[in-house]
Amino acid sequence: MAIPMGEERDDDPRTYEARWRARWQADGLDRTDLDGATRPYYNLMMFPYPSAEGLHVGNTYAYTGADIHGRFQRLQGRDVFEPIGFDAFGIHSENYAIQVGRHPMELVRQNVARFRSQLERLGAQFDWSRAVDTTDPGYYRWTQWLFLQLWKGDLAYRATRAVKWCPKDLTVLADEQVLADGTCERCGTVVLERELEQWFLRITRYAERLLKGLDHLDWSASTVLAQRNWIGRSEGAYLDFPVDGEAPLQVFTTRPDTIFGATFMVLAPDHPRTLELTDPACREAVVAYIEEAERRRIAGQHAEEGPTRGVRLGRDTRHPLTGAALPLYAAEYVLSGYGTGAIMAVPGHDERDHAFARAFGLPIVEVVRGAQDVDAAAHVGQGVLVNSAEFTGTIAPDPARERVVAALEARGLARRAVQFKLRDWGISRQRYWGPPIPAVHCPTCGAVPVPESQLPVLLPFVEAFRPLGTGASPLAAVPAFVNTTCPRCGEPARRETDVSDTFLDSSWYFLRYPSADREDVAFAPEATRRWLPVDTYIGGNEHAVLHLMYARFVSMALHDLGWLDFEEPFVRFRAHGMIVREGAKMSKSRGNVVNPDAYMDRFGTDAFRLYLMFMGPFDEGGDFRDQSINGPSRFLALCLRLQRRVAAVPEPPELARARHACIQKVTLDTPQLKYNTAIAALMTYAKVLRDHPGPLPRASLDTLAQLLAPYAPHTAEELWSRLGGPYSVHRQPWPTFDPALLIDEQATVIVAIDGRRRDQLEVPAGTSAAELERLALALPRVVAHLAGRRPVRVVVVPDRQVNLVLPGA
RNA sequence: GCCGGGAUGGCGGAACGGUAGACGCAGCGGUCUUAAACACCGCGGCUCGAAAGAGCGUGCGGGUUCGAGCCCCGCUCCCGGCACCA
Repeated sequence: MAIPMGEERDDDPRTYEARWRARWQADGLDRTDLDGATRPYYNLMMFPYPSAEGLHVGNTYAYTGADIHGRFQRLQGRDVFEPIGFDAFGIHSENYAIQVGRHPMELVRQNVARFRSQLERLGAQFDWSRAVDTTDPGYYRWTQWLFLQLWKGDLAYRATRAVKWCPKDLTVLADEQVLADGTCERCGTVVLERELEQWFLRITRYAERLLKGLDHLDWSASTVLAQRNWIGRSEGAYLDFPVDGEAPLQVFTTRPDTIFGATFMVLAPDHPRTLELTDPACREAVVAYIEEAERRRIAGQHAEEGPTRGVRLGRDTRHPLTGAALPLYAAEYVLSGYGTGAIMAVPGHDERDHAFARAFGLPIVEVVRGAQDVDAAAHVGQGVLVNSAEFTGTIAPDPARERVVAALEARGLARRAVQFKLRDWGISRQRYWGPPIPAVHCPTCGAVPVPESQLPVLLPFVEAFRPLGTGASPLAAVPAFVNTTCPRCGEPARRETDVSDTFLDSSWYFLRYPSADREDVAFAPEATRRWLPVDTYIGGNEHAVLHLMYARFVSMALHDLGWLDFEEPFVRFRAHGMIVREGAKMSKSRGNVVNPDAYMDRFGTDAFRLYLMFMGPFDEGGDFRDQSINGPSRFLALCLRLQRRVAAVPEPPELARARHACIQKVTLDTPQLKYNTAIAALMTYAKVLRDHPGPLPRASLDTLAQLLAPYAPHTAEELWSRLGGPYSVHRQPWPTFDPALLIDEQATVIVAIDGRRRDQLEVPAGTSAAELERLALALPRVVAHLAGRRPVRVVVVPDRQVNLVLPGA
């Protein structure tokens, strides 16, 4: 871009944008009076993880869209609180620090500083006075406090469990951090399983409430659905299958109606009773299979060839209703962690059981009659029960499910149950870069909480912060940290050396913002009452089952523990779309990553903001094309040029009309996050002004500046100031529109024959149907097309269309 | 495999069941300029036609309707998420 010369110089956005930002900052324009707010509106966006690469264009996109929302709410008269912070703990920073050979403490300081200057440049109305940094001891002492409250409420516990282990990051991962292909979401390595003693948070206790709560939230549908699926509620029953000479085998099923189709039973290889239920003659083969399955499980391989691997135990259970012998198997497709770890196999009506029955030559019995031949494939859909004794003829699954359970229940063979896929949240990380979990292990007292008065448990500065790979955190190698005394008995004890998951840091940060200045509490009751729950939360859907689930869980737990008077932290959540570049996902390896700074250097912040929002609907994302930014850039220049044509003239009706139409469109589209069409309306309006001959009334431009304010805050301020408006445009009441002015006087009525457009009529609005029909039939082109035929029917849509329907059409 | 979302000009995208392609990008022609940039004017779905005009057009195949990009049924492909969860 050439440096504009002479008079044009003032229109260079880079000059006035920096000037206005400095002024806003000096005036504290974006700071919120948290105590005095009468119409509080908490506008939250997901705080960034300050990577070494700098602000990603995805961040810019999310923050710009969220900021437009916040600015619009403020212009509507709300006292908007729009905080920002840094989610700076975690494996990602730590790995990067290892890679470049520097210490994360030093690196994070530097990254945060860079992020802050990049964020400031976005022109968002962030209230920096309440910024938080999760790595600040003044923050994480409260993360530790949160953990202690959960522990006190019996929501934190220690257990040895097979957990996901990333062999590259040398740490445990939460289930949510393992991708669908079994790889680590951070580094892409295939994740293994490992038995370790871990801290868990009892999120499963909230499964039902987490699910129920979704019904009343104003959230993006896709996010609600993702949470529902993740929680994975299934209704069914525990059924007891008798075993001769042993305790009965309990299974969980969601399809008790198919019980007459059960032809064999399957246990998870690591089910506690697998060996007990093995016939001595088969023991050797079963032991070998269990070991083999265990090896595969640890190696993270299981999904490849379907449910075809397993072994016969050589013993049977009895069918509880028919008394038939059902052979027992152990197979990997049955998971020990779900239900009871054992199933009744119904090959006719379950795909996995079907595959297994085929592989092992087991009988397949049809009990639900449908279109599907069960010998060829399982019929899992609806049908009528057959071969099912007194239940034959009932519609399955419902109401058959209910009748069978009731009958079994009456005989003491069934118990109704609900199962969830959701598992407890493992938060232990055998790493350095996180808040130490505030616990002490005492040989006599066991795990003891660190007293709240001793918080924070400071993360010591250690040079050797690399993971050890032993299953213990690097902190375990720091005697000064490890050796302590038991807070309960005073005897020598060891400090917990694992740090907590970074998602614990972010599970409560929105509670901290309004109280960020308080050193004595995590969140102050008055500020919390005034500002929470969050009015609108905007962020990426990649956190649908991670952060958003954890934050809901923590809020519910804090509610039950008496710390909060609400359960749901985010009243409204909107997932924004993703930006791709020229059709492809941006990635470093593709080399197509957009650097926001470069565009802002060249075109200014406002043009960049406007372009990002103009690319497409905010919730759908968009496709970044380098040249397309020219449009918004030209548009902003035009807005400033138009100001020079302002004179003391009355507003002509056609300009008033255009102005009110624009107010309407922007006012209605903006709160729905339909930013792209709002911007289009602004452009249309600017073109009307441009094409208007002669001087422009000030009202025309005043409105333009005001409507532009949420979208292009600097340019709007510059324009407003040149128009002589009182500082600041961001403190003006939002313009209103007069619907009376928007009523059309003329109407263009399409004349169609059999739905095909043939001509059009220009008529006064409100012309009667009869008159429209008469006019239409008189049009020469219509007469020509009709060629003497008479329409059998005439459909008139007032002010829009006349459709002449010919016979035989 | 299951669950979402989507498919519209060269490109990004607009369209209460009622003029498909708003707005913008890129392109072409022109005005201004010594020249360029900026700005401004004009053109632009496809086919046939000199034109007037006609026909065809919103992934594919059906349907509902006076009228379908939009509603219904059946597919294809793309994007995202979940996945031996009984």
